[in-house]
Amino acid sequence: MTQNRIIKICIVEDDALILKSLQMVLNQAEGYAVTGTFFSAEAALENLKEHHPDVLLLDIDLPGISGIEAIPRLKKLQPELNIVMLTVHDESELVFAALRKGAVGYLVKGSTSKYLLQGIAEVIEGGAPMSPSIARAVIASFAPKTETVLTDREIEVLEKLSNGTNNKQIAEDLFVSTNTVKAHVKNIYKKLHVHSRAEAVTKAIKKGLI
Amino acid sequence: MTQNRIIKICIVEDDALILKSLQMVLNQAEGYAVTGTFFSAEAALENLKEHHPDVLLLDIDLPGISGIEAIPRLKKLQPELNIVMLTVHDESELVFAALRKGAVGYLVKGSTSKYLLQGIAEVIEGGAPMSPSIARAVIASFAPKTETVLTDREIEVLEKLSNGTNNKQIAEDLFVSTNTVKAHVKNIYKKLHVHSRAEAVTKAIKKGLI
DNA sequence: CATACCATTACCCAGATGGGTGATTTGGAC
DNA sequence: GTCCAAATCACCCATCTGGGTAATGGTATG
Repeated sequence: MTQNRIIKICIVEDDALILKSLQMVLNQAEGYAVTGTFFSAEAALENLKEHHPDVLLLDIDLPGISGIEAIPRLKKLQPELNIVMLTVHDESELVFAALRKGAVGYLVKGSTSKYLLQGIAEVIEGGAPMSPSIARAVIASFAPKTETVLTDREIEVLEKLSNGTNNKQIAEDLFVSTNTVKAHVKNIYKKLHVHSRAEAVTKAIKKGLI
Repeated sequence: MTQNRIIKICIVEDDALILKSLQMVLNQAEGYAVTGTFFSAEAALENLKEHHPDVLLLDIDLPGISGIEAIPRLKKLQPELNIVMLTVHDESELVFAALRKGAVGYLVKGSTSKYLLQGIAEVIEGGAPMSPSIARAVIASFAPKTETVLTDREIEVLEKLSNGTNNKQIAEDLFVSTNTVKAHVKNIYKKLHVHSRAEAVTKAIKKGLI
């Protein structure tokens, strides 16, 4: 992320027109290069590794796998990737969800190219382009933030817990024995430093784990 | 609500002309019978029990007790009653208020008889006749915010639940018996339509109750 | 004044939960 | 090749939970 290097950008956007205009704006600007474009999250997931961009612009409302759903998967492929959401309106709900999943900011489609470039620059510098109201909400919710120490399977169990599902049913859902579920639950408790399902759920939601 | 039974319908409408026309349309249709008509909510409230209709068509703008005000009272007399509002224009404000009070849908006065019968049929089948714009407003309002139905005490208990506190400890904290805590917890479950602490906590957080 | 709702308490009981200890297999990390 | 974490499964047991039913006093609303 040095200043003297061309910043590689990939774009995931199902609207060809918007995609094209973004691409043009970014390619004309100095220091940026759009090295890949995709029409779906699925396509991006398949080809991300080949491009290895510095920044990924990701439409929040994609057909198939949504932008929000795609975030964790993309991060898994390239953990340090800066994901910037593309949204029509800054509907706090969706944008917020995206940020919780690991996006670093968002840009509003159709805003000026100056604004877009400024946003990208902000990301490169380690910033997070977003509106003040979103920023406030984020700060509030991220204050007691901690690294996710839970495994994928544990997250899966945690989500079941949050739905009030009991061990027996979770076991059936995951095709394992209730003993296994109990083991997972115990491990979740240890990792989150809690002693009950309700407490685990609260902590998980507050930390954005689920 | 079987198919082979005559659907009993009552109508509450202060305009005699409209009332008459509705009555005629419904009586001519197969499977429906208008078994009672009233010119006011007061009259309907007094006589509802005698008629015990399957569906009640209720004018939204009645003199005296308005249609909207009448809904909860009518539901109290016959809880499973399907109340369908009658309105001139589908002004979202009023219709929306009616739906929130427990009406299952609405019909626009003066529309074709085909439309009316279709709406009634929809109700019988468990549907909710309404225009797309109203439907959208309903969905929108039910997604993020919901009426807080919980009492202060219940919220207090709910917060304890979210911390993973068990009944015994909650009882000590609130200076009441564990039986009382159990009673509160059960009431919370009923009101939130959940069956466990974890599920209650999830719902409470998502609804912003705690 | 009647009715409704709230907060409170009580009892019963099947089933679920939380905690402890231990074991096996598999796949990556070193 | 060894070590470890993750996922899987087992058994025990005290305690807690969820659900049902019932009752009482207080307060607000009508």
